[in-house]
Order: sequence, then C-alpha cells, then structure tokens
Amino acid sequence: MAGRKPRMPVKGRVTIEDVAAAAGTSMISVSRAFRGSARLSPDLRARIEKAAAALGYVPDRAASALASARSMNVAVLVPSITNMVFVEMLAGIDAVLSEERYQIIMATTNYAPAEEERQLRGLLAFRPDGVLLTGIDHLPGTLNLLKTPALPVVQMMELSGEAGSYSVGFSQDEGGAAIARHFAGRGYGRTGFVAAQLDPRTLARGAGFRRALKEVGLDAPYELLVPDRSSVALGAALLDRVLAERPDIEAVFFCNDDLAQGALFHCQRRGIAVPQQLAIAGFNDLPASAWTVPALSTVATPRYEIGRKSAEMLLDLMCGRTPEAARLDLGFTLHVREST
Amino acid sequence: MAGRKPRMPVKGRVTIEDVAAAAGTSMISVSRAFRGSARLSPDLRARIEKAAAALGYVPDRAASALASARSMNVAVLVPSITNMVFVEMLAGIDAVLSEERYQIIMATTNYAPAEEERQLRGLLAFRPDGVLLTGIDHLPGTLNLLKTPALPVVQMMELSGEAGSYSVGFSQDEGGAAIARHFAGRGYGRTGFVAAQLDPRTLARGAGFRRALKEVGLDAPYELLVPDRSSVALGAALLDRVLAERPDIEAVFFCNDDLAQGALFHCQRRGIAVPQQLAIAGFNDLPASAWTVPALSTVATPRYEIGRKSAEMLLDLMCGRTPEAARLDLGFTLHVREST
DNA sequence: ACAAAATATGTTAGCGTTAACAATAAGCTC
DNA sequence: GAGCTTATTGTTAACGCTAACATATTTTGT
Repeated sequence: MAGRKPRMPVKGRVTIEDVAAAAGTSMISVSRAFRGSARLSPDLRARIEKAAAALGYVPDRAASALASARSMNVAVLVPSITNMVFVEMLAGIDAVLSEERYQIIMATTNYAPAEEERQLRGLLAFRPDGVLLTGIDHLPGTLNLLKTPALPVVQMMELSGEAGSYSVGFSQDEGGAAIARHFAGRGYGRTGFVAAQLDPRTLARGAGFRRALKEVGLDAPYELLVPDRSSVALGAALLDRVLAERPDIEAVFFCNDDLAQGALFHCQRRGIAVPQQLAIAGFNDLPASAWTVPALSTVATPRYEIGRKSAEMLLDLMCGRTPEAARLDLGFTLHVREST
Repeated sequence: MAGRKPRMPVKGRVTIEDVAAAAGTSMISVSRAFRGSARLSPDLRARIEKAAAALGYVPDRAASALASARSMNVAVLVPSITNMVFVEMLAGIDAVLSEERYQIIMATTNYAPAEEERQLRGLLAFRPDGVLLTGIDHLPGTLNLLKTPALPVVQMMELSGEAGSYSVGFSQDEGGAAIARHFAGRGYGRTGFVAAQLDPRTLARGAGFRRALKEVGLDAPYELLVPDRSSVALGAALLDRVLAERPDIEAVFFCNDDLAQGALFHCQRRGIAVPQQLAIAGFNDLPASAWTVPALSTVATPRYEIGRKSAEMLLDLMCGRTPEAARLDLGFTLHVREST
C-alpha cells in the first residue's frame, strides 16, 4: 500500500485512462482535475496530480478539441514576421491569449490576399475558436470561409467601416496626413512620397499624405512607388532615384522606417546634410529610429497595444460577450526628431 | 439526377460524412481523396472534390491526428521572435516543412530554460511528430519530456557533442575566435568584449574570442557583460561605459549586430572616428549592417540555411530514415567592412 | 481459360477526450 | 426524520477521422 509506484506503460502514450487507473479513479475526474474549474475533493485532486506527474501525462488537445467542440486555438494571419511591426503585434496578442490558455496558430500571408486565403484554409483545420486577420481587405472567398460556421473575427491595424465587423487599429490615412502637416509647418514645399511593399496600409498613408498636402495648399508630392519588399538597402536605392529625378526636393516621406533608415545612411555616404539639405520622415518608429544619426522623425504606431486589444476583443466575442466597441481607434503619435 | 445540388447542412460543421453523402460514396474514399496518395478512380475523385468544394469542407486535423497517430505538426521552440536571427531561421524551417504539409507550432522561450520546458509541455499537447529546439542546453526535465514516447528532435544553431543527438549549426566559439584573429591581424592590441542577453551562444562567442586572443599572444579583453535584452539603445549605452572605463581601447567586439549598430551611432554622435579611433565588430550580419556608416564588420551566420537543414534532418528522422550526419556544421563567414 | 495479382471501393472499430446524464453520499430545513 | 438541496464521483455515448481488414472488380501471366 505504502510504496506503490505507478508502472510506466511500455508502449503508446500516457492517456487519461492510465492516470485514472494509477490514481484509482475514473477518467472524467482526471479530465476535470486538468481543466481546473470542476468541483473535486482536494484529496482526489491531489492523488490525480501526483499520478499524472509520475506518469508524465500531457493532455491531448486533438482529443479534447474533438470531444468539446472547443479547440482553444486562435488563428492569426500576419503579412510577414520579418517585419518587426507584426512581431510586436503578435507579442501583444500572445500576452493576452496565453493568459487565457489559448494557443496561437500563426501563418504568414506574404502580403498577398490569395495566400491569406490559402493559409486560412490550412489554419481552419485546427478548428480555431476565433481568427485575427491583419488589415481590412480580404478576398470574398476568405470572408466566406469564416461564415460557416460563423467564426469570431477581429481585424487588426486598420479600422473597418463595415457593419458587423470588428477592428482595432488606427487611421493609416491620418498618419500620412500628420507627416504632410508637419512638412508644411517646417516650410518644406517640394515634397516626395516613397513607398515599397504596396499593401493597402502603405497606400492609405500615401493617400493621406497627398490629401493633407492639398488641404494646406502645397503641390502634389513627387511619388516613387515600387512593389518590392521594404528594406534598408532598398531605401538607399530609392532615395538615389528620387534625387536623380528631383535634385531640388526638400523633404521625403518614406512609407516605413526601414526605407527611411536606408535613406539616412545614403545621405551620410553622399554627404547630404539632413535635414538642412533634405528632410526625411518615416513611419512606425522602429526601435533603432530614435538612435540613428540624425534621429529619424516618424509616426509611432501602437502595434503592441493593437495586438493586446484585438485579442481582448476576440476573447469577448469567443465568450459570447459583446465588445464595448466594434471599432477601436488607438491613434498614433508623431515623433519629431532630428531628421526633419 | 442532373442538377442535384448538395444541401448545406443547417447546423454544425461540414464533415467527411456530409461530403461522402453528397458525392454518393463512403467516408473512407473522401478521406483518401483528401490525402492524395491513395488509389482512387479519377471519376470518383472528381465527384468528391466537387462535393467538398460545394460544401466548403475543411478537414479536421484534430480528428485526423487522433485517428492516425500522426499530427503533421512540428513543435518549434525559439528564444524570441523579436530577434531577426530566429525569424530567418523560422523562415527556413517553414520553407521545408510546409512543402511536406507539416504545420509549425511555435512558442518562444524568452531565453529561459525553465520557460522552454513550460512551453514545450504546452506544445506536446499538439502531439507533434517532431521537435526543433534552439541551442544545446536544456533542462533535464525538458529532455525527459521528449523521451516517452521517443520524439525526433533536432537542435539548432549550435553543434552538439552528445551521442544520439542531432544538431545543425556552426561553432559559436569559432565565430568569436575569427573576430579575435581579425583584430590581431589589424594590429589592435587593447580589445574589448561587450555582451548582453547572456545565453549560451553569446557566452560561447566570448569564450572563443578570449581563447583566440590568448593564442595569438594578445592581452585578455576588457569585458562588459550585462543580462539585459540586446537593443540598439543598449549598444550605445554600453559603449559609453566601456569608454569611461578604458578610454584607450582600440577595438570592441559586440556579441551581436544590434549592440554594434548602437555603438556605431554613439560614435557618430560623440565624434569618435570608426575605425581610426575605435574599431567595432558585431555578430550575425543583420540586413542593415552592410548599410550603416561606416558599414559594420561582422560574422555572417547561415540561419536561414540552418532552419532549412534542421527541418530536412527532422523530416528524415520523422520518416524513419537515418540522416546523413547527426551533426551538421554550416560554418560562418567573416565580413570585413569599414568599421574595422 | 483460370489462378494469381493488382486495383478500386466499402465496413468496422477505435484514437483520447468531454458533454450529458446518472448515481451516491452528505448536509439542511422545518 | 421525510424530503429537499448540494457536493462529489461515475457511466455512456459521441466528436471526425483513419488503420486494418474485407470485398468486389479488373488485369495479367501462361
């Protein structure tokens, strides 16, 4: 009776049945012990926990999902994880969801709506209890996949006007406009907009920039848009092209900080004084942007907080609660530093 | 007979049974059709695919895993995804595994062995067919979790000497040594080693640096090691401390490019000429490192290839094949640029 | 032409877990 | 102390899929 050691089953994995046998109880009690909430006598719970630990039992999510119709998975689709912005957003999502014992199942879409749909189809095989999408532009087929059965969805980074849809983000358009007004305030008349990675958010920033320049009575910007992936290297190359076309340009708005940093480095190499000869602004406020020389003026975006709030909103939806707002604007902050 | 439309089931999800009924066949044939390989008449296959598409059927991995004892999941543990190095490694892993229809289930360990064990336990609930770990230092409990049932494991980034263990990476120690020899070749006598994020790989780089300096007859480096997370900002701060302590230092090896970039920016701000007054070297070769001014000398590490090769090795193990080598050294490349 | 092999499809049982219900023991009301 | 509630534990039947075996059907070899 005293030193009874549960014997390791020789083959196959340890199941709830093995634990039940070792603890001298039934499978359902073990199940309840592992899910915490159910009422169990402290004695039985302790016996079960001891037996489970001795056997090295790990619950099987697949079986659990099948039996309970809740997978405790959340599908997350982001364009890329090479981009820090989305990584920080993911960190925010995970901080909230892991607290509630949800597991993130993530896939990248490579900024392509068709790939988003393909990846979503793959993730749906995990029977997620909810879905987080990046952006508000999706293929009809993508939205259709989410309709049967109706899956809670929150869209991140942008704000949706659609009725019945949920979104957490900020106005990309207004972010671009803020840069335009800042340029105007500094007296820069001949401006440029340089963008790569032409996703909807990038284009919205450009549209806002253009709109606000017009509103304050400035000329339309010189624009250079390329479909390539953003990078520091590309930023340098694009600035070179801009200067070749418009040697007299006074201020350039790069659609993100990667490009802007590359442009700063290029100016240093070419001996162009920033901001005296040329002002440069970016978007996102990456960690390094405050430390470049000169420090980069940019729009700081609350992506960690977007991740958190999106996850919280999704949590509400998955639990059948109604979120406080269907559309949550977290705003942005213009950081004026040395480069403008 | 002609226009028979499969009717949308009103409640619950679409199952293999619904598809079988709509296609006028049995469940097992639908199952076979979706797994591709089994022999089915082209006619039947077409009917099934049509029915599945019409119903919007998506297979259920949980049920499949339960029935087949293969989850087609691979668990991947990385220290952090804020660090580009691991993100690129993940990209390599995904490129290989998604090709073979495996899904990555990923978690971050925050560089903490205990957290690694906790996260692994969570991932094991997905019944992965294999596991990819970062590094070769793990808690005994972590290794124990992988023993029953014996799970294929490949360790990434470092090379293991352990018999029966599989690893893909390069010698971190030799990487550090390469910097030391380069410093010696340039005639820098008073050197320093600055490190943050004191994980085993960081420490190995320092050890190699120290060893090689000794081998070429140079003094031991001045060392500054802090446990904080690496960042550009921290690099600047740490260089400041180094210069306060050792104003006459000639060359500093930073344990990674983030810190080194911060140091470069700091030098620019303080008007310190690099490399004339102070030489700076980093580790990893991040994309921006070739574009900073001056461009950063650093050790390029093959992390994308490490991801690919690790995944291929794991694939071998999961299919019962024996990998060509249990220990695959992918080496590294010293990039000498303007900063030294 | 007839056994043997290959191909194409179907039947049955079970993977590990939990929902729903059932049963028993213990406490409480008046 | 009968009748009620509450606390604790157990039983049974799925969940959606696939392995293993079984059964038709066709092809092949000689």
